[in-house]
Amino acid sequence: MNILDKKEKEKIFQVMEDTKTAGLGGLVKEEKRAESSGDEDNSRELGKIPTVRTEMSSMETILRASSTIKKDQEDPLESAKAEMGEVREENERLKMILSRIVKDYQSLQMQFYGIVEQEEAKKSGDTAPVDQEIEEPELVSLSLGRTASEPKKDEKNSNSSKSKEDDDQEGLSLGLDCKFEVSKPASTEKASNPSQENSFEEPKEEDAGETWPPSKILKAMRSGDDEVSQQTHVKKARVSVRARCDTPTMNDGCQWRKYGQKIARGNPCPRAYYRCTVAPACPVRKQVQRCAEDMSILITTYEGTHNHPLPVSATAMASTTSAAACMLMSGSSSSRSIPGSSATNTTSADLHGLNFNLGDNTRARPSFYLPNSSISSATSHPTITLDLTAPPSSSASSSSQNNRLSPNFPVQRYSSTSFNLSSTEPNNSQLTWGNGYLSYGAQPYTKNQQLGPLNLGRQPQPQEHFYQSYMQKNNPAPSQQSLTETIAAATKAITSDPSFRSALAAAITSIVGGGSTGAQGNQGGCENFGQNLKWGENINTITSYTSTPNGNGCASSYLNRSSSSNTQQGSLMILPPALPFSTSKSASAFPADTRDHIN
DNA sequence: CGTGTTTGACCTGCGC
DNA sequence: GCGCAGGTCAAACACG
Repeated sequence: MNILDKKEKEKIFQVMEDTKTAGLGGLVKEEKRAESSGDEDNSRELGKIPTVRTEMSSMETILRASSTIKKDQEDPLESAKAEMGEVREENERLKMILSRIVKDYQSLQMQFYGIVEQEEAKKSGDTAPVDQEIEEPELVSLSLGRTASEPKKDEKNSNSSKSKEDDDQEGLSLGLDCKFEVSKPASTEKASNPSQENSFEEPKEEDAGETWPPSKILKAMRSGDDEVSQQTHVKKARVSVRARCDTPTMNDGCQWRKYGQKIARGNPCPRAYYRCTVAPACPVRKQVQRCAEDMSILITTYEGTHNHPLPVSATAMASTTSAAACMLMSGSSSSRSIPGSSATNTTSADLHGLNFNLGDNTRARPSFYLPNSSISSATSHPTITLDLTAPPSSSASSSSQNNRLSPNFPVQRYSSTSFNLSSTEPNNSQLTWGNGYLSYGAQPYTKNQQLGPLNLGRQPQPQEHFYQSYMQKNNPAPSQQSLTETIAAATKAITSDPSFRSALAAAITSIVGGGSTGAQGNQGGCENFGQNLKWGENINTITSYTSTPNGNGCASSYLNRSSSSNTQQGSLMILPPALPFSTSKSASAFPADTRDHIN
């Protein structure tokens, strides 16, 4: 990536940040600020901000006209009625205007992504030189799980000179890995694996034990390298996603092949084992099982790290799961968080009807439960659960639960960490993942063009918008987009949690330690992860981020960013979900389950 | 015929 | 060491 591209990206980031505000007032404010602070360069370059300004001006005009009309009314009742009508009309106009703004914002994001894509294409055309690792983090790829091999300080030091550049580039990355491992020297890996356009991560995994090798391979590995195999058994982060789904599996964007099925103890529903088939050697696997208590809840557990670029439609899930895995492993490597103890501030978000209540003592809050020793020992798989369901009995108020937030889910069996993204409105939580058809109910798919009336809770979510925009382009399936929104929201919710931030900070500091600059494709772990979150955070902080001298800056910068983001959340307003999720299918239809039960 | 699924057998780790 | 449970393999089968 040349310097010009970097600058261009930073400018785009800045413009997007200017566009991204919490409300119309904020938009106007941002507009004025931009006019007075020389952001004209950005707008001139992108040709988008002027449109926003024009629309802002029109909004102000509308508001002034409205106030004038109000004064002219004499009859109080008539005046009130007329006022209401005017307000409604204004509201509609403002919605339209804001939707256009959002549209422009998405267009900006698309522009930005186009730049990134072009660069990626350039890089992919190259024959993977040694320095490529530095660039690879920009690839859109999924890395679930993480490796926990100890950081190699030598490498950290040797790569520290590149860290600044890496940070910058990774800041633009959509890499979704969540590894803490410090990469091995690029020369050794690349030398042994010269042809790795899509499998650049595999050797690293093998070395670090992140892979999930078949038993045969594992045997071979054992014969060759006991240390590696031992690590393989010890560290396998899993991310379990709970979602209401009336189809056999969630459509998470990846291609899976079923390779086994078992009836797990304590659950009459069989557990299906899937293997990622996007790439032949991809070690990522997932387990799909219905919740015993609530058959409508599908529990999908992801494990492993993709060693190939992912379809964009899969990146949302990947980011969420990797975020969760990152949180989990960071916590397990540092200290156990105490449920609810870290809820020092309140973070609430209402994304398309999916409420995220973070750290709210009075409502459902995400509680991060790091591996219970008994659980971990039983499974050797520290697991985090993302609960995207809303129990019918409004479990959101069950803040007294220690092990989980969803009373219907036996988290103890599957996970030691539970994260609830439950909606407070059951209807909104009826996420239909299966087959990828997630219905907006009465809301058309094009609703995303009317994000104006949507209350995104926090600032407008660039991450969601990005996903939306890009997926509209590349994957017009509404299901994927909806899924992506949800997952992106989940990622944001996860990363907004103070527990997560603290755990992540500790992990990044202690494990990544600023030395994970090998930038081996998806390497960099939480480093990449934190950077990925820039999409959902204040993008303009990339400046401070890129200025960090080493990988530590990643954590600190990201966390600072998150903190500032949280402070902004104090002004959040929670509106009724403007875009509730609803199932388009009967929740009672489980043909596939019936089939499964035969087993 | 190729691809994906099913399913019984097998392997492995863990607790007793 | 034994049994149990989770996880995986691979032949058989189904499907387009």
